[in-house]
Amino acid sequence: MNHSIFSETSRDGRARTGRLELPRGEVVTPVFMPVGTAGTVKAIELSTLHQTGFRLILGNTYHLYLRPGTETLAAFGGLHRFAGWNHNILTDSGGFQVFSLAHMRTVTDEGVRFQSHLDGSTHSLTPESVVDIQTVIGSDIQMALDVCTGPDISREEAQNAMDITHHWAARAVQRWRQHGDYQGHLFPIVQGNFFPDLRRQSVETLLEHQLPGLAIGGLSVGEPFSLFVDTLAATMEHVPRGVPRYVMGIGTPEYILAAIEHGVDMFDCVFPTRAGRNGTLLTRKGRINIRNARWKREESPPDPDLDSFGGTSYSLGYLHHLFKAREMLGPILATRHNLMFLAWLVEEARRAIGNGTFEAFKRAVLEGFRPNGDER
RNA sequence: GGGGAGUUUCCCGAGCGGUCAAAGGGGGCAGACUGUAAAUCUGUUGGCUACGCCUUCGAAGGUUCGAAUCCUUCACUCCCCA
Repeated sequence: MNHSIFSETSRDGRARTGRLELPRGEVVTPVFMPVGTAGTVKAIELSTLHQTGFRLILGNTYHLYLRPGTETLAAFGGLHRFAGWNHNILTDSGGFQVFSLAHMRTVTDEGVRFQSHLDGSTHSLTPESVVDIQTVIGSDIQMALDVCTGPDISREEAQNAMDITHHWAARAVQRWRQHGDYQGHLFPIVQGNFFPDLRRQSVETLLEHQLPGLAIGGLSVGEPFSLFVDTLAATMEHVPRGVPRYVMGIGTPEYILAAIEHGVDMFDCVFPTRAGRNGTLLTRKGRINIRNARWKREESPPDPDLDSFGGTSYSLGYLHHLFKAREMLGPILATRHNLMFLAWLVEEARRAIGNGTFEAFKRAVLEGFRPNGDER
């Protein structure tokens, strides 16, 4: 694939806006993608996501392979029809599960052997089978199987994980090219842990495949924020402008803004949805824990300038009550609000980049947004 | 009228001489959450001049080196028989 799916539309420092041409429609970048691991973005209907402007969401190969399984997905003609979503889907390869379910798998050069977290049964995933599964899913963007690593490992371990990731990427590319009718794109995943030279080597190696985009993995896995930023910067400087860049697994405002600042185009995270389900709301004035007694009689909505709920202005006091009463509407509304907040954040970031005022915008947002301060 | 069971820290409820400021659950208060094994998990929940002291297991009195735990009386609650 030689024509680029990405076109840059404006630039402000290293930050940029752009357009991504995908099989099921164009997406403007930077873009935040909600995570829908098991074929659903938890606690929100896809129709609501669509209404609120989302056109690209995630699914997960490992989870969908275990349940409902490829036969069911094939019978439905893929995940889009199965779930009722006509827009783009990006699927993660299962590489993150190689990392997060480390105690129930073994990695070999051939692939990875898993014990299902559902019933303990043993399964194998290889770079090739993961491409095949994502092709059945019908992913608009699929990811190559990788080996994600966390902080505080040795250089040898990092090197080894990266080498396997590279080998697997090459095999994934080969298999992907064999799926003639399939329109989805394949992104390989940069690894290299927190070693700048490995990161560079990983970028350069993966770029040789001339794939439509590049994902940056192995970040936001427990490292300090400054190490995240430094490693991201050390990775991004080797990525050419024509290539769309996707940083996997970031989703708090400070991480998102740092990523955009360094020229990242796409990012996803479970944070806004999971935090929402667990009672944390993102607002322009900071994170708030809606279960806290202080909100009991608060009549204002989570963010007065943001229409989180499609015209209804639910008060903090009501949301507080829903969470205290463990009513399911609480997590539903909080999920919706947090996703709306991030949609607002990246939309404003795009606008600021277009105006050449990204730096000021970022400062203003972070000023009000104190991650753990509840400064309201 | 007769017989029996009971009263525990915000609630329910264990405890039956010391290791009990008192299990467990609920509720309360707070924290975490970053390519989702998460509508989950964690901490805390009598007071204080705080590595020790004070108050607390219906009330009062007693036995004992020592009582939520044993005895006496009282108050209240519930059950069964009349």
